[in-house]
Amino acid sequence: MYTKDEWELDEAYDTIRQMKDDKVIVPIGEFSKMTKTTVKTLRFYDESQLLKPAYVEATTGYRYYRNTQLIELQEIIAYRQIGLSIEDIQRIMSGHDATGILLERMDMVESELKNLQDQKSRINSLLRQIQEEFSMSYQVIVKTIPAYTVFYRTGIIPSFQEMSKFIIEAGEECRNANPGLKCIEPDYCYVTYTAKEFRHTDIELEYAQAVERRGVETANTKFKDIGATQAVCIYHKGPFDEIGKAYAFIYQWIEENDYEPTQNARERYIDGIWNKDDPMEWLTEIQVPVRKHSL
Amino acid sequence: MYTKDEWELDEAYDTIRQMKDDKVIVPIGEFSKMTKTTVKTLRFYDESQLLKPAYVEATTGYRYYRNTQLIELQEIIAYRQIGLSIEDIQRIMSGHDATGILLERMDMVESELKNLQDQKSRINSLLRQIQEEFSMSYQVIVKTIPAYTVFYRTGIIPSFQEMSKFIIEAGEECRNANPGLKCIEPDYCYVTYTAKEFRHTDIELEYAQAVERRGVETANTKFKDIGATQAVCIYHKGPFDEIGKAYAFIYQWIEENDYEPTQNARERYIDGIWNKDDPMEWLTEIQVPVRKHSL
DNA sequence: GCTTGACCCTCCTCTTACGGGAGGCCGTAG
DNA sequence: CTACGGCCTCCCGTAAGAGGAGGGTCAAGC
Repeated sequence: MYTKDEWELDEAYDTIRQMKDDKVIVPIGEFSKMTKTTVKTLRFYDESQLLKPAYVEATTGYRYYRNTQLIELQEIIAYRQIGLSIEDIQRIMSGHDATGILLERMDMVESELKNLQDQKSRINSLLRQIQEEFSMSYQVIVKTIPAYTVFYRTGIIPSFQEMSKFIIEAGEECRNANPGLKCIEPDYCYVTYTAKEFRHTDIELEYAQAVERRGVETANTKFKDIGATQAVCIYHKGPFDEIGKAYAFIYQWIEENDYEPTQNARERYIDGIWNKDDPMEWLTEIQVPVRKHSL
Repeated sequence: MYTKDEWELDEAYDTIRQMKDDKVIVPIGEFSKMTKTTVKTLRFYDESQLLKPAYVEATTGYRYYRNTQLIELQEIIAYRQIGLSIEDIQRIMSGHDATGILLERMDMVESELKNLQDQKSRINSLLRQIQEEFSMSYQVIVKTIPAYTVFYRTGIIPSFQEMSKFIIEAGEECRNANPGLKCIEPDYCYVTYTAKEFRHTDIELEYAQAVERRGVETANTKFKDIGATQAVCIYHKGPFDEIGKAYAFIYQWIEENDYEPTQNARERYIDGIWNKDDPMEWLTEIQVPVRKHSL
């Protein structure tokens, strides 16, 4: 008889394994050692209908595997090592064409690779930021901004003080022409500066607010559709005239992390003079529509 | 009063939000839209003690958030986007130094990158294999082979036919010198060809079998320790004289996938003349110890 | 005051590919 | 007689939420 772990090399080749059904089969533990697979995994593959033992003893439930199943298991492990799911492997093993599944997996791998490379450069940015005692004053995220229909007003204002007037007038004008027109996502409204260069006087800007649908245009307010886009976003907390720092920061970040601005930056005013007295409490979001460099 | 989704821009800045505790707060849905985060996620962060709403109404359980919490949430999202776990983010948010955690994450990213690049080249190998109608006769996996103590015998045999004699003699010799010495992992024994080139006659080989501990050496059998190693493994099914195909395949695969052999290949005989009559049924595993090119 | 519909709540289950452990059966060795 | 090793099944846990059931709440329209 076969005595486990016992030295019986001389008989090794004829009695080393029990014979059942005239085939050589081994219990689960030994099979697991032969392939460096855990017993848990083998039981899981059994349960998943992926690799059934060649023989299961009815009374004890013991699983026994045949040598030829090593090849099957090898195939399964090979597919697992390239990241295929159990379900995909099942499909392949039951005759489904592997090419499509492999190509699909390839796409996934490529996108995960891009994602990780993105993470890598972002971590580096953060680490630099900490070292430079920037004290992590800005946290950058990338959001997808959905497509909207907006009404907008463009114009030139003499100074930043005139901005709220500019915005409120636009709202009134559009509302008068379109009674009952509803905004969607109450707070998706923003301002962009359309001039080539930054100025403190005679500021050329566009104010836009997302609405439910197009309506009647007026002298100053028009409608347009803006497409969905990825945008790099940060919050700036503090007085408005320090916002230049935030812009400097975000454009540097964009360059460091292989993005590329595709449109003008948008400013969204969360807290400001209208609800907070202390300028240190003012809160502004800057969104820069971007696309990732394809490399 | 604040009428949701309704057009009230003229009053927007003083009554657009309910006031509680003299601060501007918004319910969860609106907060989620402002940051393009799902409500589910916000509730999960609440439960995880990561971002508690500024105010929870006791009677209804409704969550309300303050504008300033946008910054906190932004920070959380930024960390999530670089792949930090909730637990790590908690640590950072409660004052723990971020540098160590970021460096740790960087290591993970690097190793995941390597892993994915490995998968990528393996998928390419498989796809080529399918196209060339190789019909996927070989599946390659990479295993870690643990360290073992082995007894071994080296020698030269006139032909492959003599191999089993060579092996059995070695076993007997060693057993006689070391009665009671136990094998570990019953089947970890292998043969390598130590000659520089492949030959059909006068084959220079080494036979090794893993044992529990060292013992008394004899004229032909010695002991040594072999270290743990990664090995690229395939199974060859069929007669022994076709095994050259398998070698050709595995060494090509190793090169394609940026690995590098570090030792001689090992052959393990699973099924052979001793238990199967039909040579088509013979089964041999080839293991090539390798290391991954560091690039 | 009633209804409607949007919004919010909690609680439960599901996801992947196993790993850990409890509790128990069986056969053998000392 | 017990101890041990190997095997079994069943149950729970993982990360970060997603999906849904069932039910309360809020503001607007009538």
